[in-house]
Amino acid sequence: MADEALILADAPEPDPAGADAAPGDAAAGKRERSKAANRQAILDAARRVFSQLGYEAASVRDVIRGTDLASGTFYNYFKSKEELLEALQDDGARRFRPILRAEMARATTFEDFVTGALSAYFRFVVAEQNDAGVVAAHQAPWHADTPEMRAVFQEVRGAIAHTLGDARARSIDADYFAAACIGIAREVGARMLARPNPDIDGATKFCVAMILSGMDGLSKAPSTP
Amino acid sequence: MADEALILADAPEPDPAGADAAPGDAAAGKRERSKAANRQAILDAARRVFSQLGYEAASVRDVIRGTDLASGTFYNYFKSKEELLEALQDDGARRFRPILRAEMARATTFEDFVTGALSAYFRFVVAEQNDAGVVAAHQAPWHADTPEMRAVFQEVRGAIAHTLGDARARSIDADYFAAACIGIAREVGARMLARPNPDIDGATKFCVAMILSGMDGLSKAPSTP
Amino acid sequence: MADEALILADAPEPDPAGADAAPGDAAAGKRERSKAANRQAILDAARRVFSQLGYEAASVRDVIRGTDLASGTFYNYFKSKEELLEALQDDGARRFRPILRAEMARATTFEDFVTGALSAYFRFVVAEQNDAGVVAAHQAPWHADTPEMRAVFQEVRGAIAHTLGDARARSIDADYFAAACIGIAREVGARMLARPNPDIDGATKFCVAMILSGMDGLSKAPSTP
Amino acid sequence: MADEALILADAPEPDPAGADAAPGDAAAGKRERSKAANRQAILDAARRVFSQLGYEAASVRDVIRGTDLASGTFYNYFKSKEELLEALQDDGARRFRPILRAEMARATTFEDFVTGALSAYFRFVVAEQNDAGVVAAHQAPWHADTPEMRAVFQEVRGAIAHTLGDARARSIDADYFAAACIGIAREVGARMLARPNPDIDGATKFCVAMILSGMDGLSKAPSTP
DNA sequence: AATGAATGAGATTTCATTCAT
DNA sequence: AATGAATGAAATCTCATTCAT
Repeated sequence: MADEALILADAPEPDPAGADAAPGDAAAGKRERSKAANRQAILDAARRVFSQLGYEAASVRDVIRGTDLASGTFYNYFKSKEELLEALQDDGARRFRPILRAEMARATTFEDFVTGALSAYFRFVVAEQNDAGVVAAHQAPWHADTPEMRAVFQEVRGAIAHTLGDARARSIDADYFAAACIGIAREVGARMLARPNPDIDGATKFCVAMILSGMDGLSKAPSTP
Repeated sequence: MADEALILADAPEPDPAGADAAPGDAAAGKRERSKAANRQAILDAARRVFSQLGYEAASVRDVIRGTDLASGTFYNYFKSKEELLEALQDDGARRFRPILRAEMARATTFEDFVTGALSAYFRFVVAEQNDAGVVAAHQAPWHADTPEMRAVFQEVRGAIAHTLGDARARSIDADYFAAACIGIAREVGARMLARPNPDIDGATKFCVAMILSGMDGLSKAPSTP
Repeated sequence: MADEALILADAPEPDPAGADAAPGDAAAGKRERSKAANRQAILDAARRVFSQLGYEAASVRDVIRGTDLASGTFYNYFKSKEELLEALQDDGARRFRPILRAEMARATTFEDFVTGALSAYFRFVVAEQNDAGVVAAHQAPWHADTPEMRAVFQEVRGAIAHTLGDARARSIDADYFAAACIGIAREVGARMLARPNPDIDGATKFCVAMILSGMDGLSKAPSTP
Repeated sequence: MADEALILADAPEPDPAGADAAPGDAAAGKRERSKAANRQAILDAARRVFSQLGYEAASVRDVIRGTDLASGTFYNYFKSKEELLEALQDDGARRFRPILRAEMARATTFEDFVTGALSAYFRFVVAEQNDAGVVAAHQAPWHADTPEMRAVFQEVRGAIAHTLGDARARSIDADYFAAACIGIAREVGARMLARPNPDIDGATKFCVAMILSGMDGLSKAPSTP
């Protein structure tokens, strides 16, 4: 698989917040840093709260209570709860994208890429779940269907669709194939989380085998010949 | 695949609606029937409303407005919107289960079964017009883990586990494989619905190819070699 | 104190329900008995429920749940929740009135009457409290201010006002004096209930002494000479 | 009665309203003041509304409609109507306590104290226009057992207990006697308010006569001879 | 009479957002 | 920018009462 095929064409990270700037920045940067830090604090709290209560059930006050800010301050950073949702999705995608991109850059074959991407995804899923801490009792304990996770799915889907430029896959319905990969990863990921010791490697190998041979099968029996 | 192999041995269908009316009691039967009908009317309205507005955006009022019932009546049937969602998901799973069983009874090979089951599933999904229970992972905040949902999973898993008795499939993790099949069906089904003219046959063929060759690939590359 | 002074002038008890008719009544009386029994069952349940939750907080369904009747049946016996309240007050007064009347008939002096009436009242209060069973956590444990209790107060107030025909008490403001007696009985009764072993005799003696000597003092220093 | 005897030794008044504003912080003080004012506005409205409609009939909306605040604002101050009632009763007791203390400080004899306290109480009650907290046992479903209510009781009881150190009163049950005094004041106060022209002096004289001669009577006829 | 589901007005309560400080 | 109380529209939910069976 050619490198260029795996490198997404879109713009380089603007790294909008510079969230983890080293301490001791110039004084001029302090206000900036504090603004960015507040924004990031809200996003972090939202990640926690939304995965515990769900986007709808969580209130802006629940989110802001997870920071040391006052409720009104929220609106200095986000125009609305909905904008927070979008920003959170962006943030999730933004945090996952470099990981995914590194995998793409590193990978030399499609198998290599799929393996790296799935592994990264499962690691992300496990981390998110741990990040979420205690899960609300009424939620299936394994269902990490947060806004952020959905954004990650979109990212993966984009990468897969992109890589289907691959010769042997030309006849495959990219939309369905990406969906199928997503479906496999999502459900297997959920089962993995349900197990006592989430086995990222095992889940990854399973999905890789299924996806690759599935792709082979599809390219031999094209849906629209 | 032998017929008897696909018929799971567990309990007979619990007659889905109001089975407990006393025989020969016309008046009581009517009251019962009307209760079941009202419940179903709410479920139907919820299905419609949730797929139009999404679960989160829809209010309980939106749902009952979709029936000819009064607002308070909702609470004779469901304690909350959340309980309604679970019932809806359960309802979808419950109504799909007999269809799945019929496919299992009919099918003579695994390919036959997979094809029939997927085709039936996609037809069901189209008929239900994007039923929140069976499909839309991205519409509901979580997948309810209701008895009926589990039953469907177990049914699928059972059929697969039986097949995995085949020589070529001994090394496959049945749990993951069932999850993967469900994931593929779920996500490809959702994509299919998103298209102007849902192409049940195309989606079925795609999934069958992916699942069968995926299974082949898995049996050759065992997860724990 | 002359007997006739102590006998209230109003109509004889119509005994409207005949609640405790002996079993084995004529068949013709059965429907009647059952009607009366249902009514009484509702009143009994209301007594319990109202003293636990308070009149406002208690719903008609709470009351009816305390019987073996259906909710709609309530309205065969009472036009409204408010009518139930009135009936309950009547019932309380009706049950207390014979007791009070017996005291009045028995008593030969005012002291004798006051003693008997207070003793009867405190016994009634203790019984009511026991009848109420577990008291709602948010209520002061000793405050038996049920609709029924208020009716009993009215009864007592009437009797006291009536007996102030007594010679030495002519110059006393009967309204205030009845109120004062009520206040003493009410508050001392509440304190008594708060004690580990409600001492009816002690409370009675205390109140009698206070009321009688209070009356003496009042008759010597009349408020409107 | 010696001055020092009537001044209870316990803790100084907890400054009733918003005492915690930082000194010299005008802006913060204003916000605080406004919060306290709003709380008081709700209490005042509640006092009015509850005495007009009765506690049970009045809704939270009736109360806030009596202020210039918005409906939701109520819940910044009170969790429920019940909590409002308690606060109201507490508020009444809290505002009456200093008045009672002043009487105790001023009075030189027990008669003097009783007269002053009752007169002050009746004046307070008239000014409050039938305050649900201090008076109307029959308006509220129960007597809240708030700290301030208990404090008033203890204050009265303390003054009485001291007096009962007197030779003539050694055998009196101070608890019952305090309760009796409070009961007399409460009920006579309610009757007084019910009259066209509340006659504070008359009510005071009546209660003083009753309490003083009642005490005499009690000391002669000890409760446990 | 008895039943218990349906009704719908209205009560309670939440919460995204605004705004004065 | 930060604060946090106020806002009020809108949601949830209760419940006295009715009514078809």
